[in-house]
Amino acid sequence: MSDVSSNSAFLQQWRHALAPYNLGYKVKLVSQLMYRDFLERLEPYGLTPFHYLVLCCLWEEDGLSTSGIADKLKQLGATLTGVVDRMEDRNLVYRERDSGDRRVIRIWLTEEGRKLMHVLPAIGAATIEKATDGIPKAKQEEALQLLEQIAHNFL
Amino acid sequence: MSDVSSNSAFLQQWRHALAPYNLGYKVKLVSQLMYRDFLERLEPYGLTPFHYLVLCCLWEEDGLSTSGIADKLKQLGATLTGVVDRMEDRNLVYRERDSGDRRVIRIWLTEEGRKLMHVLPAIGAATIEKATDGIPKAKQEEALQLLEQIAHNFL
DNA sequence: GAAAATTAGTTAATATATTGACTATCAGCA
DNA sequence: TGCTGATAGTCAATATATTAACTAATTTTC
Repeated sequence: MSDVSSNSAFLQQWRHALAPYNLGYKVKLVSQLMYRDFLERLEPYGLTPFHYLVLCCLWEEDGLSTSGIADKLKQLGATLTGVVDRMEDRNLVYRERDSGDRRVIRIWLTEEGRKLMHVLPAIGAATIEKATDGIPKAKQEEALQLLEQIAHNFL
Repeated sequence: MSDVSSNSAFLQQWRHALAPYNLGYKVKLVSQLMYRDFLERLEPYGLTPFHYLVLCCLWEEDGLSTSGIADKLKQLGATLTGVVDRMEDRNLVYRERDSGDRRVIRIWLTEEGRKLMHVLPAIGAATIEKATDGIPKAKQEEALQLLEQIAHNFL
């Protein structure tokens, strides 16, 4: 048996773990494709998908701490620092130190950040619609539950 | 009706598009969690998940061009430049200009890069096992097909 | 009630990613 | 044959992400 064909046979055993066939790669790719699509739709507003994630948190509960947002989105605090910096520059939010516990910094929506609540969700929905085009609602629901379970397996 | 409760009602309509409930965020999160887990497992080898993706491509077909790898992984050429730079530093691959078409650069495995074929797939499989723990094989298969279809909707 | 351990947040270094500009090379065609 | 347009790859600027080190403030513990 030649080197090439024995390699093929060997690799074939591991197909489920090899890119571009494996779960990890496919999830990464879908994540990236949805990111690109959403980023393009947000371009006219000068926003990024991450800004949207933070805004969603604050629309639901304004004045969250940095680590409160990090917990909600399962992101690291160090990542939030930069994102919130740019959101402040963009005048979407402002920081205020908590008077009760001066280690804590609370993030508050500006008027502009609050108003976007009436615009951005429809744009996010457009990306989701494009992603799920042709997929029955029941399957979509299953997919969400599976993703939830996978995330749970790591947390 | 108070501002807060009318906001809640408004946002409730868009729940499927809002983080952390929406598809885009959940996919991003799972991608990130699998990345973190795999990165940690690769740490003893001084490799990253992206190195693994490129190695998978080359194990299957050595001497691919930069854009050949980019196509296979749906990545942009500009991203590959940096990744291949670091893989060269790490002595996993080397670049060689194609003699037929001197615009093309081919990427070849080093001996070390080739040998990792016998080690890394099992490590990738471990991350996938952790991710899919408690999920029946049939469901896993469905998930892969759904991800495939979503990716297809963007390509 | 003061030293020790924790917690919140930032900073620095490194590795993806994306866009747009740039160089070198090649292909088509008049 | 030489001009035009397309292609392969890199580079620079910016925005995620991760780890580790650091500051400041709070809690725990004895």
